[in-house]
Amino acid sequence: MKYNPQKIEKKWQKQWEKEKLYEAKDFGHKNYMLLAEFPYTSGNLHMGHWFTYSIADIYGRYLRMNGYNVMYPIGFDAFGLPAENAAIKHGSTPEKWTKKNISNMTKQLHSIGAGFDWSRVVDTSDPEYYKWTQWIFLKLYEAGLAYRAKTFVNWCPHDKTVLANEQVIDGKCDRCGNIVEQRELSQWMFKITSFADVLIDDLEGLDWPETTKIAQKNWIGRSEGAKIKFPVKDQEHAVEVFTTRPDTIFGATFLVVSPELAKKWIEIGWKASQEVIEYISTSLRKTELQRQEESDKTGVFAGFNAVNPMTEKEIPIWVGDYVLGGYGTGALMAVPAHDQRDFEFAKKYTLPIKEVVLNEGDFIGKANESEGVLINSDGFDGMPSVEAREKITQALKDKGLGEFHKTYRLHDWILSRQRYWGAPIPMIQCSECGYQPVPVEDLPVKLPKLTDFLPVEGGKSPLARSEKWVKIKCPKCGGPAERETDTIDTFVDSSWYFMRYTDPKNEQELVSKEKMDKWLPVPLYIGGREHNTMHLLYARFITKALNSLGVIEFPEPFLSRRNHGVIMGPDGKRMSKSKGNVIDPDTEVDKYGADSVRMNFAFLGPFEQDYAWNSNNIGGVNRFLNRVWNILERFNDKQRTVKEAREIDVAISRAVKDVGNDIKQHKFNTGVSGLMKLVNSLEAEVGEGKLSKENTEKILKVIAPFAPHITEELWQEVLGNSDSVHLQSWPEYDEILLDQELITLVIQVNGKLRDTLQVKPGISEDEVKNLALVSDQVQRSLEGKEPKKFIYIQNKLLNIVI
RNA sequence: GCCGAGGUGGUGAAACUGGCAGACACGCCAGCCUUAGGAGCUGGUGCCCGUAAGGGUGUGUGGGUUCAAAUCCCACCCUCGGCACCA
Repeated sequence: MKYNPQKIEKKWQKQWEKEKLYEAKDFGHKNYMLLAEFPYTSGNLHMGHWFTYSIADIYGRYLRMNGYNVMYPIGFDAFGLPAENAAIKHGSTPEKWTKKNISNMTKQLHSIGAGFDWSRVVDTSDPEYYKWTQWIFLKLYEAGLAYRAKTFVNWCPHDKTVLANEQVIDGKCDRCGNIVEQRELSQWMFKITSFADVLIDDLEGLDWPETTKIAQKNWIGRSEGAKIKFPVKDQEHAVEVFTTRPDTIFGATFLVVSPELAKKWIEIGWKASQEVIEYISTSLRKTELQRQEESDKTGVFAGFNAVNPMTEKEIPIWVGDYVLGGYGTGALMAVPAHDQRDFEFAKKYTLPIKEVVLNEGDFIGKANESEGVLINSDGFDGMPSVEAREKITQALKDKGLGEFHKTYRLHDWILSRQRYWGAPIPMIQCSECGYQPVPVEDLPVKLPKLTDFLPVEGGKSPLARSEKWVKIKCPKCGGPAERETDTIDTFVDSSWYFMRYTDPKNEQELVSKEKMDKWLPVPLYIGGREHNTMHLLYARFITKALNSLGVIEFPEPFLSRRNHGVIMGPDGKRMSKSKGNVIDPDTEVDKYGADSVRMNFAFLGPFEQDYAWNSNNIGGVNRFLNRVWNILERFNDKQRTVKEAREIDVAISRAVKDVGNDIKQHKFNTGVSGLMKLVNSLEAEVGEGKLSKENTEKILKVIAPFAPHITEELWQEVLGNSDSVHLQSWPEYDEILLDQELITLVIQVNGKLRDTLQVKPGISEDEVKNLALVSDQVQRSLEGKEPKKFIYIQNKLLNIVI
């Protein structure tokens, strides 16, 4: 019979599902949730999904064979803007479109032949799921961690919705690529900033890629310094600034406030000049991108002065849009001698520049931003700048005008979306009582079915159009009230889905304590780098928030994290329909079978790296599987000599040991090469038909994690076993046998390879020397000279120095 | 600008704590088989010299440590990624 993957793969996929072979039982022992990011439902499965799910599956199968109770769950990230946009584009509704995708993806997921636990599927757009997303919102609201506030937000004019900072890349919408505008709107937010410190500090204990940790640290962007108050001349109030260089305060010759802060001052009664008002409104009309791209700094004198609390001298206050409204206090003390941006501003508007830190070097025409010794700073002269930071802040603190302060680049997470396809925010607005939470017993707040769900300009959610749905009684006073019409950001849905896998049908709680204790936190999470500062940060925040509220008992969701690479098109560019370089996994499966596709991904190389799709590679592993089939299918257990039996045992032992170690270390590529070596040596040295049944079984077991279908077929149909190969234990290997094998000892002369010797392990130095010195090769290289020195490394090499 | 990761054949890559560089494949070349092959099998394949045996050379560049360096140290070049008018 010929190897026919299409036929045997479908057969076993059905059989496995029928037998519920991969459903995880809630044991209390060696439980292991193997988490791979669930797919987003805007389309079908692509090569990237296949890559992730195949390599994770290899690892999962290996763990199962080593006695772990593995849960390999799968679900669907089904809500959100991209799914809604795709539905609009295809003239469908988000619900129909998503359902259709889920059903097709389910078929595709089965075709991988992965050991998914289909009894635990979650769908974030299912009311039974988003009920708990809404519950989490209410929990955080009760605790003051969810709040509503008016701020400047990122508005995508194309998608007609607010975006979180994490969803803005280079000033553009993460999803559609349009330039994002700034608008001032009232939005619901999560107080992620109150966890900023632990989100940085707890990274230390995690087994995560260093790159991901650093990306998160950079994203949170902690800086330490001081908040300092500069009293306004002849007035009650003061301008507060944040600085990381309080040591340079004696050189602060003016203040600059952001247009955002200046606007707030006007709102509370400041009578600004016409020039200032115009400057502010021009600046605020600019997009974030425009403001960043301007190299030339602009500003305008505010019309009044502040007092430098250290020098007690009057300094002017300016409004300038190089100062960001959303960072620190929205105002800064300008030290033109020691900050390049302030220097440029001072040069342009001829403001005074005063040097206060002395150090060697030429700083003509630019600011000196390095550390040094203080000058022109009264009692602090001669003090190193690092020390002066402490002392000056302390001095200011004593005056009641300063304090040590940390500030963060991270902003609170804006979770309101003015779009249809999401979980409604469970809040009710009453004209008498203000915002009131939906009572928990009324959850879920179901998303109403709308015929017209398209987004509109102006910041109103489509849900506002369903009057029947919007109108409701106030849960507090019973008077007329309205539902909140914005929906929850999809990233909230996906920030807790892994918890739900442990207890997907629980109607009483998010997750029962019993299940949580058995499965969480997640020991290993495999996913894409694009989530470094989005999903992974959000999931950590939600975990920490729920942990602080006593809902869950662990402070970190994912103990180890591995990022997988991206599968590019054959041209080395990201696959996309517009580039016409998309390779469809289904086509490859039809052609070569799932086992070949899986093995191809394992064999590519380290799975953290990106790869261009190369159709030749898959031909290689397909050829390999054909050879496996041909050798093992004709299994007939002929007589073999002692020597042959030993050679077979050595080859198998070596594979069991090496391949096992490779999988354990996630080195799937060398694992495959180990299997290829095994088959090569069996073919070359022994030929077909000389494997015992025991030999054959061991071989199938080590291939099984990589190619589950072909091994199952051979295991059951050819060897006649009645249970699955995937329920077997990982085979034992004979360490002593491996230790007795001849080793290749390297003979060098002056560090250059001249000969090799096949010797028994443990051979003595003298024996090696004698063998080496009679070698023709060695003699020729010695050129008649006397060896000065011998370097001998046991079982490795002899280096003769002349 | 700051921070991080990485540079090994024509290609993907391998090389455990410094110890045979290029395992395992892809591709290519030659041969066998075949009416045919985007099938199969056998052999070869870093580069240079040589029919060969063999010799030289070789892991981004330059230097260093060592009996011995892809691996350790110093300087530099290049590629990719994160942050960036962040005070």
